Amino acid sequence: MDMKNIYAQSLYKELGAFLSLSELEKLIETPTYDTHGDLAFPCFVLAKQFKKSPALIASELSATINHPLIERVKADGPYLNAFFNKKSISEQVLKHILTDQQQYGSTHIGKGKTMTIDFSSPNIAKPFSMGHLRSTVIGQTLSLIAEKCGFDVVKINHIGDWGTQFGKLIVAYKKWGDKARVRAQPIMELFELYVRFHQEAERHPELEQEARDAFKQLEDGDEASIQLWTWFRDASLQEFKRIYDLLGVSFDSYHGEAFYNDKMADTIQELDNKNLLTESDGAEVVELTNEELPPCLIKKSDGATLYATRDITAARYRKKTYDFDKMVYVVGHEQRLHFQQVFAVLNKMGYDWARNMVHVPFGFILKDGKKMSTRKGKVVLLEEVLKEAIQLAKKNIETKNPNLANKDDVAHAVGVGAVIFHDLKHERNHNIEFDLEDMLTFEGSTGPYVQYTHARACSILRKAKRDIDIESFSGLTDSYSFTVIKKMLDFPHAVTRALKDYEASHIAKLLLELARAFNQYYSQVKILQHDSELNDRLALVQSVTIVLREGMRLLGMKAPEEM
RNA sequence: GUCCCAGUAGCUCAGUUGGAUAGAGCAACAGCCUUCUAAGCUGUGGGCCGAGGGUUCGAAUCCUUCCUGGGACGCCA
Repeated sequence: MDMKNIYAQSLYKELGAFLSLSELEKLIETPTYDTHGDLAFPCFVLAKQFKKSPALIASELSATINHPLIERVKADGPYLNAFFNKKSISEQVLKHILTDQQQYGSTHIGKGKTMTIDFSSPNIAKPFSMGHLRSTVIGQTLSLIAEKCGFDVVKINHIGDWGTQFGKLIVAYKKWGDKARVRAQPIMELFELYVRFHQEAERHPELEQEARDAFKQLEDGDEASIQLWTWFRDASLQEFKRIYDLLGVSFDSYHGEAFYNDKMADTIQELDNKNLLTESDGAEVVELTNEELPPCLIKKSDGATLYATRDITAARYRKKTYDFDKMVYVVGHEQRLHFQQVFAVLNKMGYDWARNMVHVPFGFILKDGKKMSTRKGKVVLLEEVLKEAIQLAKKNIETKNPNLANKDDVAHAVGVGAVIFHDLKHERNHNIEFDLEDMLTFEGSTGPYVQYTHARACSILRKAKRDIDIESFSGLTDSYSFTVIKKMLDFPHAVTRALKDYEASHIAKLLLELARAFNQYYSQVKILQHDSELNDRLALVQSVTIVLREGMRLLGMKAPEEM
C-alpha cells in the first residue's frame, strides 16, 4: 500500500492536464508536524499556470479529493494536507504484515539477476582491526538486503594474500622471526614482524628493495617462499574464521588475490592484444588520459604485478564464473581512484559489463581524528571489542534480568548487535570517530534499544495467551498506534531505498523510529485489557515484532525474544 | 599543487527528490515502576545549519568563492 501514490492519483484526477502522476508523487511530502496531517501537497508550482495564489489553489482542490483511505483533506495556506483514515489503513497494514510475515518488504527487483559482493577482504598476517569491521558488516547487510530484493547473491571474500607486503613479511621473518612464537600466536607475531619491518626500514631503506625482491621470488614460484606464504595464510584464515563466527558472517568464495596469480598473464596478454599497454619508466601502464584519470599501473619495472592487475583479472574471472548482473565492491573510500581506474581499463578492453560494476565506499574509523595506521601498529582489535561488548551485555543481564534462561546466547546477541548497529546506523560514507564507550552504550539510539523493544513486545504476546484472528480486525484509531502503523508502512520503502543507495542506515534509522514509536505507544496504551480492540492491539504488537525482527535480520543482528 | 569526501545543539549524529516552526540520542536538570521487561517513558534548557555571494515564490539541502578537517594522486594494498 503506497499512500503517496494513492494521494497522487487522487490529485491526478484533477491536475492530470498540468502534472504527470510521477511529478505529483515527487511533490508530495511528509509534513514535519502531525497537525499538518499525514501527507502534504504544496501548491506553489501551480500558481503560475493557474494565475492564482497557492493558497487559493489548495483551498479549491480540497473539495475534489475523495478516497476511502483518506479521511479528509484540509487546505492550510499553500499546502493541501491529507489526513489518513486510521481505522482502515491500520486494518490493512496489520493484515498485510501478519499475512506476509517475514516476507513483508520483500520485492522481486532482482529476480533472475546475480549480484556479486566483494567485502571484508582482510589482509593475511594482519590482525582483524576495527577498520575491517565496516567492510564486513556493510557487505553482510547489503548481501541480505539484495537477497530480500530477489537477487542471487555471491559473497566474495577477496582475501589480501598477495603483494609486496608478503615480501616484507618474508624478509622480516627470515631476519627476526621465531618459528615457535609464530606457531603459538600467528597473527600477533606476524603483525609485530610487519610493524618492526617498517620501523627498521626507516633507518635502513634498502630493506624496501629486499622486500620487493622477496615478493618477486614468491611470485616466480620459489619453493621456500611459497611454504612460508602457505603457512602464514592458513594460520591467518583460521583466526579470521573465529571473528566471522562471532559476527555470524559467511562467504561463498574465499578466492583471494593469490588465486589470480596464474590468470594474470592472460589479462596482460589481452591488454597487449588490444594495444592498451604502454611502457613508462620501465613499467607497463594503461593510459587513461581520455577518461581524465592518471594511468593505471599494470606491471612493475621488475615484472611483478600490482593490485590493479589482480582486480582486473578477478573481474574477468567473476564475469566468466558467475555471469553477474551487478558487481559490488565494499571497499574504503580511499580506494576510489583505484576502482575508477580498474573500471576504466575494463571498459577500454571493450567489456560493456564494466558499467555494472560499482564501488560502494565507506569512511574510516578514525582515532583522534586520524586514520589508524596498520604500519605503525596502531590498531584496535575487533575481536577484543566484540568480547568486551558481550561481557558488558552479560553484566547488564545479571543486574536487570538475572533469571533469564540462556544468558550467554542473549549476551552474545546483544553485545554483537550493539557493535553492528553502531556501525550501520551511520551513513556509510562518513568517517566514524572510534569511541569504545559510545559503541558499548546500550541505551538511546542503539542496537540493544531495538532488541529490547522487540523483547518487550514478545513478552506481551506471551502473556496474552491467545491467538490473533486476522479475519476480524476492526482497525485502530488512536494516534499512538497510528504512528507505529505509519513507521511499519514505511519499512518496504526503506528496504528498496537501502538497496538503491547501498545504504543500510536507511533501515537502521527506520528501526529506531519504529522502536521509539512503539515504546511511546507502550507507555500510553494498556495493551492487555479485554475490550473490543484487544485483537487489533495484539496484531499491532505482533506486527512490530515481525518488522523489527526482519529489519534486524537484514542488518545481520539477532533478535532475542527475552533479554 | 590537482581531485574526492565532510563541516548542523557542549558531544555523537538525523534531516528522500529544495518546502510549513531544523530533529534524535548522549551529557545536565526535573519527574514516572502495587498495572504488559525502567536496556523504557515524559518534561526543561540548549542552534547566525563553517563564512560570503548567487539561483528560487521558498535553501541546512542546488551553483560559486573562501575557511577548516580528512583522504587520494605510478612501481603499497
